[in-house]
Formats: sequence, C-alpha cells, structure tokens
Amino acid sequence: MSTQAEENYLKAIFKLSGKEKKSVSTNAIAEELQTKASSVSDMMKRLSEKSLINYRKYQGVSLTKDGHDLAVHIVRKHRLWEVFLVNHLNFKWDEVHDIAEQLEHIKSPELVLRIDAFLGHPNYDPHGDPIPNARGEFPKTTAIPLSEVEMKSKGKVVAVEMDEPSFLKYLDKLNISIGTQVEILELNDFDNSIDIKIDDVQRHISIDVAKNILISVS
Amino acid sequence: MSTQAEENYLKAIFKLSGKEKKSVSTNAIAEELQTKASSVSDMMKRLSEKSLINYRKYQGVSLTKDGHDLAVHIVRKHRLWEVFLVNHLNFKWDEVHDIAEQLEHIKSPELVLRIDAFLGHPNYDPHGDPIPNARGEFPKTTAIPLSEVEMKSKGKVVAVEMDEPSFLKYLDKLNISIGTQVEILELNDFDNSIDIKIDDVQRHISIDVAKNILISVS
DNA sequence: ATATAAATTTAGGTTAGTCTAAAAATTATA
DNA sequence: TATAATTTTTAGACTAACCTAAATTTATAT
Repeated sequence: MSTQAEENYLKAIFKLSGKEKKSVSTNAIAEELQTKASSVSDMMKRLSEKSLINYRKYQGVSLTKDGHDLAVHIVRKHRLWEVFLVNHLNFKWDEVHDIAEQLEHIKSPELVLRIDAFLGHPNYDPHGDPIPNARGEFPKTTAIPLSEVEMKSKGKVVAVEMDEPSFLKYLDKLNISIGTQVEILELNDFDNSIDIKIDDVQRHISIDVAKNILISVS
Repeated sequence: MSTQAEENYLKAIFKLSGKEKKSVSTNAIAEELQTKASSVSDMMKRLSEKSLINYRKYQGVSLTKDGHDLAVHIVRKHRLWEVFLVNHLNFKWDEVHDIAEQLEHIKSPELVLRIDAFLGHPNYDPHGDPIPNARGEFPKTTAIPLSEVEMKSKGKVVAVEMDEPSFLKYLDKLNISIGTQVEILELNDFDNSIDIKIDDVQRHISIDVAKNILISVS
C-alpha cells in the first residue's frame, strides 16, 4: 500500500515529466513539493525499491508502468473530487484545490467509481483539466497555451494550468473563465505581454499568465 | 494540528468514556484500537502534552474540553460522510464504516458545513447514531437497548450500536433495520436469549445481539 | 498482610519521513 | 582539460507512531 507522501511524490513526477515523459531531476521534485533535495533522494530510494520509478543515481527519475498508473489514479481522484466540490457543494474554482489534495488520498476503488457515476462521468474538472477514466485514459484535448496562439485569431478558454487561488481570482477579475471567448490582438515583444479582447473589452496580460491559459482555436 | 492517529485515540476515549464520561483504562483503549498497551501509554503522554486529555499514570484518562470538542467533531464528520455515502452514492449500511473512517480525517471546516447543508442537516446516520450539530450538541434520544426492554412491550428499532459489516449483514438477514417494529416476547434465562416478533415472524436472538439494538418503546 | 496476578509504564528498537551539513558526482566554464 | 559551480547523495539527527521485553504499580486473594 502506498502512503500519502509516496503518492504526492508520484504525482509530482507525473506532472513534471509532462506529455513527453521526460526524466525528472531531484531538484525539480524538491521545488515542486517544497521540500529538500535530500528528502527527495531518500524517497527516490523507497519508490525505486517498490518498483514505482526508474532511478539511477544522479540521472533523474521516470515512472514505471505501476508508478504511472498509480499517479494517474491519484490525479483522477483529485479532479473528480474537485467536480463534486464545485458542482454539488457550490465551492468556487479557487477554493477546491487544497481540499481535493486531501480527498485524493482516500483509498476505496468503489468510492471512486460511485463518485464518478454520481457526477455523470465528467471529462474535465472545474479548471478544465482532463479527468482520466477508470482505465487511466485521458480525454483527447487539442488546446494550446494562449501564449502560443497566432495573432488575430479567436478561440475559447478550455482550461487553466495553475491551481493557485491568487491566480484564479485574478482571472475572475479579468472575467476569464472556462468557455470564455477571447480574441488575440497583438504580442508586445518589448515587455512580453499580449493584448486580447474579451466581451469587447481590450485587456493586457503578461506572457506568464498567458502560458497558463489553454485555448481551443476556432 | 492533530494527526490521524491522535484523532483515532480521542475518538476511542470518547466512545469508551460513555455518557457518564467515566475515566478510561489503557488496556480498554488498546483493545478498542487493536494496538498494544505500551503504544497507548506513549500516545497518552503526547495527548496530555497537548492538553487534550487528563492523564495521571496508572489512573486512566479522560478528555479535556478541547479533547472532547475535537472528538465530537470527528464523530460528526464520520456520521455526515456515512449519510452521504448511503443516501447519495447508494452504499449499503454495512459498507460505509471503513470509508468514513478515512473521510472523517479530512480537515476543512467549510467542507463539513457544506456537506451538512447538502445533506439537509441530518440528525441521524444510517445506523441510527445521532449526529452532533456544528456546536457539538447531540440530538436528544431516549432509546434503550433491546436487551433491557420490558417483556410484552412493543417498539421500533432506532439505532444499532455496532458497525461491523458481519453484524449488520446478520441484521439484514433477520429483516431488522432502522424503523423496524419489534415486539419483545420473552427472555430465556437459561441461555441468555430473547424471543422477539418481527413482521409477525417469531425470532430468537442472543443477548449480545440485543445489547446492540436500540429500541424506542411505544 | 503478604504473595501473586493483572495492568501499566519504561527502556530500547524499528520505520517513514523529514532536516542540516558534508561529501561526491556531474556539468559548465575559462 | 583542469577548475569552478551546481546538483545530488550520504551521513547523522529528529519526531511520530509503533513494537517487544522488562520493570513497576495497583488490585486481588488467601
């Protein structure tokens, strides 16, 4: 059986290795989990011992099949709980991350299946992140970061890639939420900012914000 | 902040001290939590250090105000989650205990308030156990164990005081659930059993089973 | 009242998970 | 390519929570 700490490490490695499943460095994991590199080294030994990661000293780590499956299952639980919290308990999208961080560690395969059915088998969580199904498969998504959308094009926001409440509240203030129609006007090279139009109002956002907003171009 | 282990000890002490809030022995706690007396002694020091219990070596323990409040809050969460699991996810009453044992440790005061409201502020859980409100007050109940009901009287089952799935499944087989009308026929002194009538069918149950069935006499 | 039994605590050890500081390996740079 | 900078690992400590075995305290019974 996996501990909460182990699950958090697997989730971090999963997130950091990205779609390309690149190998992840000790320091990157430490940064992601706000812990020390020495603690990470320690845990890498344990996860390797349990065959959840591939680990060669000084060479970074990657998830094994088992580790990947477990990480995806934690992600699945996290996102399903977020849907429950927002859709049924009326939490706002910036309030659910920390609670879901706890709920994702509840161990009951049956509970996950029932919550999933109760919610109507949702494909996306309140932040637009894809929810893997019971077989661990993610729904197809073709979104690209707002920072990489071509100029003069239009699209709609399908997801945001950051859970920090401060970031989400900032988007609320800009009137940006999942489904919002946006038009990309101009990239300002001099200060790395982007001019966009939302509800006929022109707005000016930084590239760092734009990177975390995923768009489906129309 | 309290750990899960601490919360489980407080819950055990709360349960064992009963209505009369009698002091609880080390061995009783060890038995309740299926652990060793030495582990209990260990934890008693820590809980005492945190002012959650009153502890004098060799003299047993009792909860302080803080310890009592925390224990009641854990019980509240446990029972609210059980209602959710049975009423909204269609679990059976013998399937929810272990899942609620995990969910009761989720830390989010706001979540508890919202689940409570979502459920419609229930007063009893699926086993008929009273659910304390947000102020920690239990609803009034005047039920007595079936083992202590007078002969020839009638009443209805309002609660069962044991969560073991095997016990609950046994009750299912006897057609006993919350609300079931029962008539007490006779106490058999020779084998400590009780004859009862349910749905016009006569049944024979042991005193140990009867002790765990709470009746409201009509 | 004293011996024995039972309950409880202490002593010492283990594991998971963390930390700091030092050592070692890798990568970058001049 | 040797040296410096960075990254990673190891060594050694700490805490929470558990354990076994031994010691101590309380309860019981002759």
